[in-house]
Amino acid sequence: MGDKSLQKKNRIVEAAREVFYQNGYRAVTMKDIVEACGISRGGLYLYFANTKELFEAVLEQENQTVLKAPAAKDANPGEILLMYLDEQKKEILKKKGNLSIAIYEYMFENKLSDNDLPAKKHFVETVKMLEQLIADGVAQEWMVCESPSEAARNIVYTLEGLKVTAQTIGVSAKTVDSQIAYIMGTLGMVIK
Amino acid sequence: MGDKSLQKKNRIVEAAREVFYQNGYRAVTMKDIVEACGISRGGLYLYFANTKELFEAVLEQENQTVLKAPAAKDANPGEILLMYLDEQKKEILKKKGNLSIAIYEYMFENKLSDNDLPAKKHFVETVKMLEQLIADGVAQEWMVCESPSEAARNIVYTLEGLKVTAQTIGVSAKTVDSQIAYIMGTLGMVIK
Amino acid sequence: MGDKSLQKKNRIVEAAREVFYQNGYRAVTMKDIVEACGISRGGLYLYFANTKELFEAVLEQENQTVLKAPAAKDANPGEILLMYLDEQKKEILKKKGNLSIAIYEYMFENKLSDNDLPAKKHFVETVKMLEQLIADGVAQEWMVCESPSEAARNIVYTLEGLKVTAQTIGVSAKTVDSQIAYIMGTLGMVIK
Amino acid sequence: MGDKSLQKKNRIVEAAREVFYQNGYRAVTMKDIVEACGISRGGLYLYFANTKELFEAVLEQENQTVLKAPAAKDANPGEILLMYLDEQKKEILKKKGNLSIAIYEYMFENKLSDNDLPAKKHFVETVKMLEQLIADGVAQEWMVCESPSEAARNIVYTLEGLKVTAQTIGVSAKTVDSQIAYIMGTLGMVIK
DNA sequence: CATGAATGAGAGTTCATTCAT
DNA sequence: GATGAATGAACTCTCATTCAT
Repeated sequence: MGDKSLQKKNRIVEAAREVFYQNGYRAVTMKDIVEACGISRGGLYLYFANTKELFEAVLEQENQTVLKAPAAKDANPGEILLMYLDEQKKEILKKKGNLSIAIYEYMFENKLSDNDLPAKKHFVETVKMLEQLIADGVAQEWMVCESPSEAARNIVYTLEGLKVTAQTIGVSAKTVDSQIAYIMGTLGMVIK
Repeated sequence: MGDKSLQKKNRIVEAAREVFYQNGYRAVTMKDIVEACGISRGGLYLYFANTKELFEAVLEQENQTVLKAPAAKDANPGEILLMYLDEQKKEILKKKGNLSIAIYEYMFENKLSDNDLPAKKHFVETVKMLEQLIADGVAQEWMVCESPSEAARNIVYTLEGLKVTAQTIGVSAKTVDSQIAYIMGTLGMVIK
Repeated sequence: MGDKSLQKKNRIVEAAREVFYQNGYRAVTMKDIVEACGISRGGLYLYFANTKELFEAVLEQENQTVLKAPAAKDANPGEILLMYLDEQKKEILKKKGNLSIAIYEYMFENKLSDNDLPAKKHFVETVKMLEQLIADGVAQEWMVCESPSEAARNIVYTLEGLKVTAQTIGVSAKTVDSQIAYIMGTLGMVIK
Repeated sequence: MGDKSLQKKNRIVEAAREVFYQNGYRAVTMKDIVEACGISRGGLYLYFANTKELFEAVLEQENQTVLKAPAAKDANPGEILLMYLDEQKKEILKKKGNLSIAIYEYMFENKLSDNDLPAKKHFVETVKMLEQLIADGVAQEWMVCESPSEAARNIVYTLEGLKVTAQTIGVSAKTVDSQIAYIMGTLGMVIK
């Protein structure tokens, strides 16, 4: 695939992401995408055979941006955790809508077939990262936690819950802040 | 609507629930329901005009079963909380699939229009119930918690996260147990 | 068919007429009629098998009222003609809509099959009646007309044209009056 | 829309006209049209969204042919009028059926919504044209008429009546001829 | 007789997908 | 490669008609 082709593919994915943001996964049709990116009907099929492939391309692009672990060398684990949670806060409150529901729809639909879902990997990696962070925090006596593994999972589940709730019944910035403070509190830390 | 009519309606909702369980909300067509309950095409429309109405009927029936608050008079708040979480565990691990994703799809689709979503009420009531429980637990010195309100919300978000994760990348019974233990732990309680 | 049956049938026809007035012939469904007369679905079928039969019943009832020839014994032909035209004026301007379009739809649909349309008879009789009237008027020297037969037809066609126009692009009372005056004028009469 | 597209659209309208001729307006379904032009179900929707749009396209095409005013420079008003009436005679007697009933159905159905019906314009223009013709005829002493305006309207109503009657109970060529002669007679002219 | 639930045929409409240009 | 017209499968919804009660 040439450079120009790649550019075009990227433009399609860009437009598609918008559409998935607005409408979730299942409600999106190839027609929607075609209209959103001003490409020809047949043209789209040259690059993507169906909305599944398109959504996977969107997810891939997404992960490249999102997965950047919080890295500030001179920060202590507590500060890094807080930075991560603040990043997640933005994700949760994104006005345009985040992809949560769409991802759930996608995963629900492809539950049976794919066993090694990238989402699973993403989940596991996030848990591992947080667990390490908490373990470090405990070791350096910034945090108090008997089970860093469970605490890490709990954070991820809470964030998932927040994301989904934000997309459905809504969540205020204040609520997210309180939850972040609560999470920090359970780890024995206080936000100044 | 006569008694028999009501019975039929119930039978339809029963069949519809199965279909929503299997396929979520958005992917379900009236045709699916028709086939699932062995009724005629037109017959279904006699009772429900579209999948939205059908899904709402399913939710209503669901709420009647689910909303039964945990009530054991001689149990202390900690025990009641544990009972509630065990109930939720069953919900999370339901083999047939629970309605979480379907509900999210439904809410996502109807986000703008309905302001007084029953789901919102359900959310608020659950939080209130848990908050009361925790406040009682603290007052009776069974629990330790500085902010019962945030703790209650945190539980709800965690459970939401678990439900959704269960329906997508999967969650083991052990994981749920650990999370329950963790939650109890953050409230200063230990499961024997 | 008992007396009660007949009453019911009449009530149905009454309701049906309203429906045909509002919607013409072709757009009317059995369901419309059922809803309009608050009878049961099956009940309607006991009396009428389809909208055609219903419409014919309406027409029959209509003809009984409408066909009453203008009869005022001590009036001269010119006065009788004017009375007839005034009667037709009411028909043309009926606010609720008259049956013209419905009748055309009905006749158009049943053009091929029925050869001895009651409408044809009605048309012929009306022409005959007017022709006689004009012939009398000429004989008694109230009117001037070389061809009473053509004049009679012309009146009927004009009235048909007015009825149809009234139901589509609309016709004012003034226009109808002018046309009546014009018709009388062509017969050498002047409306005082 | 390309040239080819336009050609296809025209072919559809052509086929649709046949269908409307045969069946009127209300009885026609998109399926009928699809079958009549050997196009695919979805293909038709590429060009027309419903029978209303289709019918309007037919009318438009029709008007382009029909509206050609009778123009013979060296003819006197009486001759021109006669030419016009002869043209109308053809329209009235068209064996395939003319569109009268269909137009009435269409107008009846869209009575309330559209205020500036093209049909109204057509009506007004025709009246104006005839009125001018008669006024000229009177001025040049070919005709005798006290109220050209009413005479013009009368002609239009009579022709409408004839068209409709032709489509329902039927009208013979002789009848149309007689009516034309009668109309000319009322204007003081005699057909040789 | 009367009811109205139930059926199924058929109309309207949308889209994924193909293919000639 | 790129286009967009064309196809047909699939879905929604409405009604005429029947039939058990």
